[in-house]
Amino acid sequence: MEQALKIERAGRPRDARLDDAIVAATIELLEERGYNDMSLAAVAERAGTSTTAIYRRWKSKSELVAHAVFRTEGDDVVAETDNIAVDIASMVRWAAEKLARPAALAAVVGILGESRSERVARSTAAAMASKRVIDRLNRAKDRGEIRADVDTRVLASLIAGPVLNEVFAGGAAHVNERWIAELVSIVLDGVRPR
Amino acid sequence: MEQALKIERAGRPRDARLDDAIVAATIELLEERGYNDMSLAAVAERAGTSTTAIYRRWKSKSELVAHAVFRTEGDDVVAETDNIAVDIASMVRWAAEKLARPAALAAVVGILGESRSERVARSTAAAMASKRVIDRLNRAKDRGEIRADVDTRVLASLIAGPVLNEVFAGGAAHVNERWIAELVSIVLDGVRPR
Amino acid sequence: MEQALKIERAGRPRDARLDDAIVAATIELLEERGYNDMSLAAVAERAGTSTTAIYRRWKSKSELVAHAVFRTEGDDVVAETDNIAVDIASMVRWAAEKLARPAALAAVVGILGESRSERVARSTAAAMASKRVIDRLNRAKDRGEIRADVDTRVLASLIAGPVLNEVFAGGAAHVNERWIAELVSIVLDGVRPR
Amino acid sequence: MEQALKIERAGRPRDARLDDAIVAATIELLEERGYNDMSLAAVAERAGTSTTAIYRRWKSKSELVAHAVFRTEGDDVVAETDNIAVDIASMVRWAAEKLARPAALAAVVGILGESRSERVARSTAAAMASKRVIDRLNRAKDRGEIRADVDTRVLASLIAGPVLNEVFAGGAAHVNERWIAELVSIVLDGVRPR
DNA sequence: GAGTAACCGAGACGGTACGTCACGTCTTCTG
DNA sequence: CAGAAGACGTGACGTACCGTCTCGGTTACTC
Repeated sequence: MEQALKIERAGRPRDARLDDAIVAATIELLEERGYNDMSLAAVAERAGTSTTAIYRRWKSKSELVAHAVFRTEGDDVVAETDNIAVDIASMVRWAAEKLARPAALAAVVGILGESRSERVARSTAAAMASKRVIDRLNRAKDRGEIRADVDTRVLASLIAGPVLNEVFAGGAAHVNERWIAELVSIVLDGVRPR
Repeated sequence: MEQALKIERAGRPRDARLDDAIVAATIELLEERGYNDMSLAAVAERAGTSTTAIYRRWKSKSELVAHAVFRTEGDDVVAETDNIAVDIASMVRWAAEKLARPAALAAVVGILGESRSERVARSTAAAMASKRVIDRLNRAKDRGEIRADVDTRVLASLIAGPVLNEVFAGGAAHVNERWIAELVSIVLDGVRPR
Repeated sequence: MEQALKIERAGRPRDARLDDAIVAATIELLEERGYNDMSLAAVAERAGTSTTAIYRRWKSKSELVAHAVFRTEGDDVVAETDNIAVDIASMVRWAAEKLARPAALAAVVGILGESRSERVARSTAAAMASKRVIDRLNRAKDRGEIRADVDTRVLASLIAGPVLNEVFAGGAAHVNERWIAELVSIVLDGVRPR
Repeated sequence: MEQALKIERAGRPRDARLDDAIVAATIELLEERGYNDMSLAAVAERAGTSTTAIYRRWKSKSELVAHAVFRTEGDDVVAETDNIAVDIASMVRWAAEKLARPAALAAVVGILGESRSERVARSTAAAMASKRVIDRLNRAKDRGEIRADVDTRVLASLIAGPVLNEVFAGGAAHVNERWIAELVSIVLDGVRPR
């Protein structure tokens, strides 16, 4: 659909390589310097382009960062199996991969540092991701893999929450397979039918 | 110790009311505008003072914010009982009270936005808080209230983590007693001896 | 000569109406906003065309402005009579008509704002116009209408100069027939044979 | 009067040497590069200061330039004698000194390039200077040195106008004593009583 | 009547300057 | 010595314009 519109677009087309170069430079600099010390001028220089080209694509620094770090919207389709243990583990793993990078932390700083109204708009994305997780948990509940009296909203916050906690405490390093296994084990024991 | 020095300090003493006015203005503006859009000039104006007075007390904006939001360092002595269910609930409640305010979110932005070295220094505070939680959980494990094979570090992240998750998703509003009770119930089921 | 080349030019011919529309829009915007605040994008929009079409015709903004305001190069053939009083009056009148428009002032800004080398190139046009004036004055001197010891270069600057002065002082409004007559009267009294 | 107010001013006083350094750098760069190619960043660098310090003193680039080039408001008190020939010559000389510098031309570009409303405000300064000239001419007329039927407004434009003309034609070089003498001679012949 | 060359519009591109803002430091006067 | 006022340098932000370019599409002359 958007594709159809693009075909009819007039004017010089955007240089697609610039998009990639800008995003790559953004992530690099985010990891090297952190959010506040990353200037768009530096991003432009490293990407071999100009700040103008950046502002043509994103409205602000925080929007660029949010897109660069969390843009991969299609890849969150973690395989859904019939085994809730496997599913929860893979969701935790997915959250860990998303968040346990220095750039992710920097991106959160950018998003949360915005004025309230913009922030609310952006956080709907997080809300939607959360909704998908809850839906899946509900289906597992329907299948009887999860106890009927469990509030799946609370359960959902037990999946991403611990990862967030480690990231903010500065110890994302030890979020490894063992850590994930231990987490999943506790959570499953807490929700599986008795 | 610092108290002792203050007694013998020469010259005009600091106006103690300014401390409170500055902290109050900081929290207000943090909630109204977010971290980035809160300027120290605005804080000074609302507090009826000048930026000079602020910088005499705190080294930087992020330090002021960190102090204003998390300064209450003594009050975290949550009563320790013999009942781990009660203890975990009160720890979750404590985390929720600490974090489920708009200003807390803004403070995190300020701390995480700092350059890496400063951030590390400050996060030791969080680490220490975390250590106290883990110690308590270990004592409960020793008493047999928690299964012997549970990693208390992971368990600790199940206490503050979910709260963090709700805060960042923007929905700190529904972190109420029912939510906390549900959370504690799941976690306890997951860690209590079989 | 250029005309001859045009006849043999292949491809789609230029839309002659665009030339006029661009020039008209340029003058309008020059008068409304001044040189610096007139953007070529605005000119293009008002002329119902694009900046591309403008740059196909003129090399730069200042060149467009110079052409739009002073392009009428053929019309300066002020009738030369045997009466220097009439001639000087008509030259002053011509200068006034050329310069006493808001757009003329803006055009001067454009030309003088150019870097030195470009400016020199363009000012030869002014020099040539000046030369024609001086030649005419010299002929009047030869005929005895002007005192033999008058430096016609200085006299020439007494014709356009006062008009320029009024324009820059912002009071081009009162450069009317009475003003011109008074000016010519003084100058003639100063140069006619005693 | 303004002096009195200054005495009561609180805060760190402005560094007066910066004013001079900025003005000097402005004039230098104006002569080297012209108005458009002179950036405030370059001015700041050469003056050993920052653009912020410049904007604290002047509202815009054109205002800085206008002040730097034409600020010397007190020095225009050309000695008034009883001899109108001497006075006119000295006024022409004064105009020539003011205008026949590369920086003056650049300053005119800046002032005239502004949007109309700002320009009008500034040109009142020129109008006032003009008024002083006319007043003096009127006094000479009262003394009988100038013919009673001469319009002194037109006469005034015969003093600065020719200088302007030479400057814009690019030939300010030959505005020397001989040129001035010749100009004054013609003008005087045109206005002195018969 | 098919080719071709130059036009047209839209709009992206690099570059550069502008003017604003905040931070954290400093300098001065006043209490 | 604290406080208020306000200057200072640094450095980023986001906007605007210039002049160039690339694209799809159009129009006229030429073969």
